Amino acid sequence: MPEGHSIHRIALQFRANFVGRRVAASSPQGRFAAGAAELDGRLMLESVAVGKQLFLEFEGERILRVHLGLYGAWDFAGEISADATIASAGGRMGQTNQRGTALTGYGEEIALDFAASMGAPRRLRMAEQEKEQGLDEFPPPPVGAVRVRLLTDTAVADLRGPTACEVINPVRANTVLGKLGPDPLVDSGKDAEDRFVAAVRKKPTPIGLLLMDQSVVSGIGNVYRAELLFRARLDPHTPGREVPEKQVRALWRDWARLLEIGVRTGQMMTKDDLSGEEWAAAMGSQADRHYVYKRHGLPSPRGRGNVVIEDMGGRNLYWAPGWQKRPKPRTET
DNA sequence: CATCGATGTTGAG
DNA sequence: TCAACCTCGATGG
Repeated sequence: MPEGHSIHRIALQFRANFVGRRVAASSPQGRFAAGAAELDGRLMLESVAVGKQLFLEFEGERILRVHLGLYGAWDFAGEISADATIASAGGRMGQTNQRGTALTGYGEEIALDFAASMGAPRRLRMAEQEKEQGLDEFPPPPVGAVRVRLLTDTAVADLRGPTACEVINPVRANTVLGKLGPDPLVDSGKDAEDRFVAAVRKKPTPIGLLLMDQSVVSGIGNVYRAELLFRARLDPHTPGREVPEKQVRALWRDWARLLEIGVRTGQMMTKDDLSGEEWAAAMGSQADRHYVYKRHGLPSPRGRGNVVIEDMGGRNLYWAPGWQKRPKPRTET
């Protein structure tokens, strides 16, 4: 679930259903009681995702910073906007592209053409079923270890299992933001691309590690890493400084493209050579959405041998050695 | 029902 | 380099 696209979708959900409303905050689990008390009763002013981090800004200069980590999750219930409405919230609010002293909105409008049911969390589907059966109550009792519950008159959001969950002030928020590499949906434009290019091209670190480094670029995880490198025909072990600039720029633009698709559809769809029918099937089945991720032992989709799995920096790396190549060294300027 | 592994990060050693 | 975090779907018995 949580690579950058998921967090952007969560931010849009909060924007559609929580921003501008007064929020009751609690910690049913108890581990965040103090933080919840600090937020309780305040208006939510803004909801922004940068990479895998979510920032919910409340009145009184209090910002809830959440990182889901490996298995954290937000579950929404009550009167919750469907996907199309979430997306429109992103476009309506988008005015600036700066990541400066204030948390600002989305600079690009997300298209509205996806099915409302696509990618809905399992709990949300269950809640909808209960509603159809007339078994729903609001707010629903918290289930399991809910670190934070945010509640408006009509909507509720429960947070479970986050790596990070803290109330911070704007100064601290800027410190955190300053350590994050560019996010194509926040820092659009040539400056962001140039920052990414500079960060990659000065390092001897393998490109497969640089793409996962959140100070180099925000939001890429293990799935998008593997798929981006396959799409670029690039050997993950290639040192950043040996990747031709043109190819680094192409990586940035491809990440922007995949991220936009991910936010729009709720799925990490990383294939782009599918027919309409194939695409629909892949979206629905959860299988065959990727070229190489978790496809070790299978033939490379482009031929030239099989997909392999290996360890890179303590994570599973999937790639197709016959297809993905290390660029020939060139005389540098 | 028990166990494993995961789309992630931090911090100890 | 590795355990911990603390959740849950997938897998096996």
